[in-house]
Amino acid sequence: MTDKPRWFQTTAIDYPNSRPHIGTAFEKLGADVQARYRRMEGFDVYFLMGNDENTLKVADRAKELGQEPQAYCDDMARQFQHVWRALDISFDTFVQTSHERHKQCCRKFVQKVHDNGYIYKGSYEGWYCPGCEEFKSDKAHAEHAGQCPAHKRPLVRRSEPCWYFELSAFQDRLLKHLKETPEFVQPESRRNEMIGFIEAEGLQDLNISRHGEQWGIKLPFDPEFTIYVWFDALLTYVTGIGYGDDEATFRKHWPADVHFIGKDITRFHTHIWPAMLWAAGEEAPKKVFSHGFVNNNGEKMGKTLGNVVDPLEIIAKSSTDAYRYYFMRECPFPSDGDYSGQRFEEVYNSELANNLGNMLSRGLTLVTKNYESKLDGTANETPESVVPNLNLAEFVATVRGHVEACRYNLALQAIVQDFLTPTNQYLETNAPWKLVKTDKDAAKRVLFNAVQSLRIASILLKPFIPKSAEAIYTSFNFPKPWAEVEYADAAELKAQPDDLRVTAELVEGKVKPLFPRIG
RNA sequence: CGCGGCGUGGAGCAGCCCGGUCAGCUCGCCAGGCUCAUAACCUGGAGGUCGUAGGUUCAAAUCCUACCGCCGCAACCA
Repeated sequence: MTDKPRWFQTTAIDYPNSRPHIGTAFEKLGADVQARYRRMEGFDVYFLMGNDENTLKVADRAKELGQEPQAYCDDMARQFQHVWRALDISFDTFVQTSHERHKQCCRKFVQKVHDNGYIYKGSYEGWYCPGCEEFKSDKAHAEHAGQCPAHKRPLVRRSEPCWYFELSAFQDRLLKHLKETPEFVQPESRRNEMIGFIEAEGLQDLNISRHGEQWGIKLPFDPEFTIYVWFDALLTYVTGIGYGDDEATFRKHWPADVHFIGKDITRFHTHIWPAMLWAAGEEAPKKVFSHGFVNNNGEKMGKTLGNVVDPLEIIAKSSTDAYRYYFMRECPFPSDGDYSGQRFEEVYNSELANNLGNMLSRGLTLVTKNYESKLDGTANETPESVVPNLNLAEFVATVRGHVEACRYNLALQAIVQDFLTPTNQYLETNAPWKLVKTDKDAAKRVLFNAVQSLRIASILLKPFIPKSAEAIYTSFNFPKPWAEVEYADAAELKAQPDDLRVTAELVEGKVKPLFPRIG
């Protein structure tokens, strides 16, 4: 077990101000496909998710609902995890930043950075609204003629003590790292953006303290202050694997292989986060993958626009795998995508129902009706390829490359267009339903070959639609246990020791559609 | 001159980095075939001056320049 390569990945942790929507779910899904793929490929995967609870908004929201902040957070954490489980997100741990363990580890980290000399006391000066009891940005001051937009009262210039993280000290090292480590920020366009930002504006020291808050984590060296929520949120990635209280586990997993995040928080993860780690004497993560956003019918989605879509609604009308397939197939993970109910139906019906699902029905029915579910004499026979001009090993390598680069839409496109559709053509050309009347052995051979396509497709689709892929694979007596299949198994056509037979359960002799058409 | 993305047949997209084999894919539409299958599948067809104008080149959707149009971010709605 110890010789397995390890794979530690995270998603961004969410503010639990409101329930998850299809945008937040998009990230978890993309991350989950990667985690499932890595597990198949023999990695010792650890997949961390969590909620970011030490923000004032959370405390405010709890107060609105008349709840204790902690009770509110715990309840939201339950709800989030409920949605993630409904989507078959295979996370290994779920961190809540309001929990004591995180707080303790967090304090140790901050103390370490302080001990290393990268945190200093200074003062923050800005425009302050006595009504809001908070600082407003210079921009807000300029745009509202020096008044608070909420209270319509003049903002006052105010200065107060605070603690700074010396981000500027890492500017040169960071720029060098960004330039010399192309894989550190993906996709490429984001990396260029991050390099450009430093070159144009440089890095300013960061105020990491907040004064006079009750909710949040206190600075260990100055309990008057709480830690700025971003500083504490990023630490989830290390406190969740034992930083500060379980050295062995931490050393096993860190540095992270990849952080999956939204494009809007790329700077936090590629400027501030590596600097924080270096300041504490730790390594930077190996990769930060910045994914795109999901629109709703071409429009930006947001709470204030009132057009957020709940993943559970979509699942209720279709299925978990249909949901997973749509977003991974239709929305390019590195860039933006779009959700619409109509498009969802189109993709589902044409690719899952008519193509993949229907192919399974055809295969099962033909074998069941004509050969009583068993293809005698096929044991130890090597199947032939049903797709002309396709080098199977190369094809699988291509799909693998797409999955590893998180180009999930292209991986699925290749599976459908270059593999499933040609398999349908093969069936049409060889018409085993006709052939069986004149040459039963020849027809058997055709079916034996065609069924292999289902085996291969199910393996390649396992990270994307785990339940359905399993249902396809286990419809036949393929020798290798489902839990052990890997992509390499899809790359070759092999003989099996027993005659091929149907093991799927039939209802009154009929095949139950895997993906019933919708709409 | 803030930053970034995009503009390809009716709709949605791929291709552009590494110019030619590119005008491709899905949906929709029309005609035909088949009937094993979830009214599914297969074949053929109509439909595009690849935003506009220049330039480089033997050759440009693909490289360069300018312009037009749309959209994000810049304001803690992932």
